[in-house]
Amino acid sequence: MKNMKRAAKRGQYHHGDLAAALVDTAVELIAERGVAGFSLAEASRRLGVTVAAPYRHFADRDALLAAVAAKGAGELATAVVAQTHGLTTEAERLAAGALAYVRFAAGKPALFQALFAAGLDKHKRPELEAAAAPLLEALCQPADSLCGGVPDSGKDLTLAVLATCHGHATLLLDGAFGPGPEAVEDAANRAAAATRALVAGRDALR
Amino acid sequence: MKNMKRAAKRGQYHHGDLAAALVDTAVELIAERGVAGFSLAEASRRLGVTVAAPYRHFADRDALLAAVAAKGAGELATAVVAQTHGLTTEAERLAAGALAYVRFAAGKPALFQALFAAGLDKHKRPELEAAAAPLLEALCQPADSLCGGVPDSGKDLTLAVLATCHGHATLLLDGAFGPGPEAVEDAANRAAAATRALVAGRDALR
DNA sequence: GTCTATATCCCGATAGAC
DNA sequence: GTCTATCGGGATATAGAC
Repeated sequence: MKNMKRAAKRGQYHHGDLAAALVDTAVELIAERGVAGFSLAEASRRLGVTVAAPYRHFADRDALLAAVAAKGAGELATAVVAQTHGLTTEAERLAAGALAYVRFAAGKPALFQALFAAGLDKHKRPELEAAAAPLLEALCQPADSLCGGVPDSGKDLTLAVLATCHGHATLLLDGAFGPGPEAVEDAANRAAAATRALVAGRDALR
Repeated sequence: MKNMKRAAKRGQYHHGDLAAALVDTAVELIAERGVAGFSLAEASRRLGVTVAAPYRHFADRDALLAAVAAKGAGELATAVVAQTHGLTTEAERLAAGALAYVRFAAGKPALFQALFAAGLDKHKRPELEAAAAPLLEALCQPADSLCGGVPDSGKDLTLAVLATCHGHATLLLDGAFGPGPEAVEDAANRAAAATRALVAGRDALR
């Protein structure tokens, strides 16, 4: 009775698609308090639902977290792929991917953190690897093209670019590039530039 | 009376240097359960001390966490600096620093995670920036040397190398390079190789 | 500087009714 | 598919004694 108000305010998820609603609410919550501060109980409260209800849709807290992470992996891959379209050189496609990667981390930190900072056993959640596969592929294709003959060198370049993007993204979220939207573009541009440098100096990879 | 056993087993920190003991125990705990799973209560229990005792030495949970992070920053800087000594070329000094960075993250994950994955406001903890300064300097010096004339390009290279190291380190801790010590050396070598590539292609930075 | 004791709050998860 | 009710556990933090 008392929590009916909240449910009404927030849009009556009762008997709707609670699973999806929980994912959305989890994203909100993580954005506000970080992954560690997220709880099933609080998410339930926000949706005007009992703490028992989520267990009909997710085995436990980590399962919901994994669903958020999978959504993040999909959206990140989509964002990167979208940016790499319509560019002429392979190097520029990689650089554009780097830009998109860092911007995504800054724009949807909750999804990014669920994917990377939630401490989920990715080995035990093959869905996540599957959701992340398109991202790998989007970077792998230009890299392979650039590295033509040499075996494995496409993979080496892909991994180097990915790690560089990831480093810029995580340092950015950690505040190492300073505050504000200006820091986001700075970090993104640096990641893109570093990607170009990796491409230019790729003979030194392995 | 019941917890006297544990205190005896673990070495009677009573009336010793509790502050330092708390830092050590926090490191143990974080190594076992991750940053999120760390609590003042559990640390107190392990030391055979009341939950109230730590508050004589640290304002709250985050203050102890910050002390661990500061220790991590210091040790990381030391490890990187140590590796860069005695090498002839500037490029190799940077590459060796990258090696050390990734190995540190893998070898002392608790310290590394306290420093980067604890969600501490580094802006509000200037001690941390101070503790990390030697690290920046260790990378900056060879980078400046390499980039000679061009203004700011030393800093650009330093940041690119740092982000690349960080990306490899965090992906490694996330399991992206697979399990085991073999993965550690793989990631470390890749970070070093990427650093050499960044140096080789540094004209593309900015 | 540490302990006793306690207040206060939150969480995950489950059983059983509807 | 959701609710009621509850068990069992753990956390932070403080007040006051010694």
